[in-house]
Amino acid sequence: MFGQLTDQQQAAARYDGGHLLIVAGAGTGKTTTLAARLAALVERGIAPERILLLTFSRRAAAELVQRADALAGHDIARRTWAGTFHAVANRLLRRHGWAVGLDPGFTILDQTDAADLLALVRAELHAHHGTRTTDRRRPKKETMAAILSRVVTTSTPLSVVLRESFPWCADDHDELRATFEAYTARKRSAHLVDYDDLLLGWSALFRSAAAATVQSQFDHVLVDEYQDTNAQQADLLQALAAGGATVTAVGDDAQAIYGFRNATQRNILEFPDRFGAGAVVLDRNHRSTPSILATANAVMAETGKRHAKTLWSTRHDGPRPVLVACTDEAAQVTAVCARILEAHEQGVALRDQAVLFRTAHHSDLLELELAARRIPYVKFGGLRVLEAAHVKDLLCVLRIAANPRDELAWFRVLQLIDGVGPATARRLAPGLGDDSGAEVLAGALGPPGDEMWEAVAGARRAARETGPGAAVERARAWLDHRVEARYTNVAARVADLDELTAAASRAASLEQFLTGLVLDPPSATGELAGPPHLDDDWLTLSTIHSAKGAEWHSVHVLHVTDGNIPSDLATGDDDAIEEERRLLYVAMTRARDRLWCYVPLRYHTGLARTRLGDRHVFAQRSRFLTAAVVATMDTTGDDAAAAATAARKGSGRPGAVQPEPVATAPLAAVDSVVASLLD
DNA sequence: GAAATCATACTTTTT
DNA sequence: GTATGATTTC
Repeated sequence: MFGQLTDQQQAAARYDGGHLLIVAGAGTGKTTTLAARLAALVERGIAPERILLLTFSRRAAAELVQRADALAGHDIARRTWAGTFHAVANRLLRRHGWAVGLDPGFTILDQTDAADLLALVRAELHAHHGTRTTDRRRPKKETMAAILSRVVTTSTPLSVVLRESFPWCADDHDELRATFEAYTARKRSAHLVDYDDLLLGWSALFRSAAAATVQSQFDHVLVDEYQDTNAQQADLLQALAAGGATVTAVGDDAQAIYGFRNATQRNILEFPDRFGAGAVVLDRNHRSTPSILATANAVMAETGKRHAKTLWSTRHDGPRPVLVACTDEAAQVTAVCARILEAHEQGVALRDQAVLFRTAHHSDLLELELAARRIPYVKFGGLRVLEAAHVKDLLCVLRIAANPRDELAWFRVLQLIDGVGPATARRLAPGLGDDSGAEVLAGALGPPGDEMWEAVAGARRAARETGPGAAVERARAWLDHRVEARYTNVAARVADLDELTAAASRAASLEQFLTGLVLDPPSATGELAGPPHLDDDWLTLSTIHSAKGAEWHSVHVLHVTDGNIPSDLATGDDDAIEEERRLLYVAMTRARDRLWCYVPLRYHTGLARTRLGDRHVFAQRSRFLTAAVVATMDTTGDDAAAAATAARKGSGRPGAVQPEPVATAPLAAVDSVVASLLD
């Protein structure tokens, strides 16, 4: 079983001395090692049911258990508990929710749902107290959601969070506290659970009647991507360890890129002390050529606190990474396409090439060009299908069918009726949770209310009697013409709804369909529709975040300029800047043989389709591409850009041209813990 | 008083 | 292409 593994990897896979931290640098065979360890545990006689594997995505979990299954059999893939922290919490709470006072039929709120509900309860507070809402600007609902999430996931009092992270909202302290309290109460009464609640609920299980079952359920817990977990998740692991589980954490502090989600590197830095764990370091990189590693290492060389390790390659050397200067984005697109086609002709399949970027819209122009040239591609990250208005409309009808007490869904769906706005919807929504809702609706709204009640009640029946596909059909019989009347671009929207309908028909139940969408949303274009042409060859476009864990023969990184990497929205403090540096490191270490970094010297701001799109901005090379880094690369570019780059040489900081500024407990007990943080 | 309509601004990364 | 705010309409 271990024949393929290096000594380092074997040591990690076979380790039997208690808790273990595996510090696995990029490309050091982390997945192979983790799969081997899982297989080794089973061979040693641990029942797969007593192993919990926590990963960053459902895809990663599936790949790991399948590889372990191939090594050791015993039906590992089916029997092991595997999934994200949130998915496992969901599974446990569906089973044991009653033990913490949670109806297992709860509905999960995604981030935008949570923000919407916060806005709703804040509006109610104002309506109730008659306060004016126009006297000054208030925190946006997304900001409120971010503040509350920070309070909860870091166990930090509201006042401290405001002072340290949201100082411009300090004046809103009292209103925020009241809003958060109302929000929590509302979630509970409507059987709603947000992402943080899933983890809070799981930890509450440890202090409930189900504690004995839940806490000692596992002999081993394996955690992947540990550098991207938050304090709450570390606490959960500690509780599992207290229940007798041995914890193996795998991660790389150099690849921590989810600080914005309150992940903390302290988890991985402090793991050995906190768990009394042994440590194994994997620093032999089997993925990238020495030249590529030299550049990536140079990027990381100037950073501070971390687990000391410098990756070294086991491979023969290849071409040095190339820094490509381009006059503008159009030139960047041309250059990328040319190189991709050239590599393709030399035998590198499109599937083995990727284009990576900081933000989803960085690939807009490239996508147009790829379409024009008929180069097939799949794009990962930045996808908002679930946030489109018409999709939310349908999902909210279905949510009511699954959980009639889901007030937020009622609030949205009610406003689809002509003549019903926020005020009426807010007034009616709380009274529609049980069978008396039929009269309430008919009384207030007449025949349109009747129709609506019939639609959701019919969908509920259809879900129970026939299945989720039938429920969607019933919902759409009521919804479709409303969507057509309300929105532009009807054909595309109806096509989205058709994809959802097809996906629902494949689901086991309505509840599982909705839960799956929230916990594991489609991550690539067209993923909802299923994998249509598996034998086809296609290029991968991806945000760097979504490229975590993947690798390709050739990697192209777009927009390696200041303002983009690092993003000018993330330059708040040193920690944020360092996270951007690691992001570039992650992008570079995805490459096996060829790496190109593009620096368009001029780019457009705003969306191409707005008037603002004509404004262009001069960029400078990313601050992470220091002289020491560039010294490890070859440089090239189109003539004008190369000349501009040459002119900058020796002028100190890259970009002597002055840039224009870039434009612009039982759950109740847990709730009381949260409440105590709302100081 | 509430809803519809028009005008304006903003748009990181994701469980 | 969506969210918010001000203005007009019911």
